[in-house]
Amino acid sequence: MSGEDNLLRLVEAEEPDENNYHLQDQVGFILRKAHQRHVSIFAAHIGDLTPPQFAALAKLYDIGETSQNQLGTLIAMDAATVKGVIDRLKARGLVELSKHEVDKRRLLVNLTPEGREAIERLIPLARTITEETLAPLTAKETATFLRLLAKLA
Amino acid sequence: MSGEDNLLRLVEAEEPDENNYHLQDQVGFILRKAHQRHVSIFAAHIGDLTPPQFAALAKLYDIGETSQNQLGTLIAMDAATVKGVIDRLKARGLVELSKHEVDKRRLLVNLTPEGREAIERLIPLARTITEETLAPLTAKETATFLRLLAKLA
DNA sequence: TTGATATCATTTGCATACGAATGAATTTGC
DNA sequence: GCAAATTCATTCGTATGCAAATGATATCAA
Repeated sequence: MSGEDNLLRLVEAEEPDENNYHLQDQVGFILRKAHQRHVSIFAAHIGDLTPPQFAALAKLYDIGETSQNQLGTLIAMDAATVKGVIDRLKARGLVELSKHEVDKRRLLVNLTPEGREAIERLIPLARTITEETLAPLTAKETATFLRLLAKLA
Repeated sequence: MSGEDNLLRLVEAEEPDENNYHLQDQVGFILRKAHQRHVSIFAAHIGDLTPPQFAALAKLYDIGETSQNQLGTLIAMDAATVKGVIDRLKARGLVELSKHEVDKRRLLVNLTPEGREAIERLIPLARTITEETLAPLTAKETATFLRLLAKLA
């Protein structure tokens, strides 16, 4: 049927060595699957927060108050995306917003005490999530993988 | 300010060696950024199709007609997601749907001639996208990276 | 100083992504 | 052979993710 058609077309076209395109070998596809697996592991350990929400809290915990836009840059989210994430964290009382005194364009974001409590409680779980995500690799492989992944990111 | 507070809390709590949690070192965060970069490269080369849409077409081209559900399994999308992707491909005339004669639950998906044309035209671009995504790595690093990434996916 | 640019935030529209619930059809297990 | 469990597809709700357009403010440059 369709498979035979494909083979026929292949022979007719005399395509080069690596003729067949296999989706499952493409870096983009595997990257997407690896990311999916990580998100799934994350959800299994931290059910009431998404990875982007966690990233926002963790970064605020790390650097303290900053503008929404700057936060977005630091956690690799565009302005529209970060707004949604911060809106939801604000609705749950984990962050609070205020206006920048000097630059009236800026919206400052900071952890509330509840947000600080939450992130302090969650960071140990996040370490577990990282471990579980990397569990299929040996320690040496993990180091290599993270080095190469960082080059691509 | 907040940074000093963090330092203080750290000293008070006498946390172990790896005390600070750095988001930018976590595998999940870097994975997300690497994926983002790939999608961006994809969009720069193939503007009128998303990676999931391309994946659906490429898989149909590879294996021929199959059920929507089976296709979802093969391209790592849940039922709800694959439905949306197929709906949009159908609306553009790139795939066609039919009912399975025997198993009335199944919805068969196949490429249209236009869909076949499209995917044949796009596969060379996809190879370029893969190359560009992996460009920061040497050939040896690429091989290592893909091997380890596959273990995680 | 003022006109052009740039930055910050918001909004809209579209496209994944997935959990949960539902309904139809099939398969299993006894 | 029939009830229970499973499979396939759909729908709903929520949450990223990004392009593009808009408005407000700030900065730059002639």
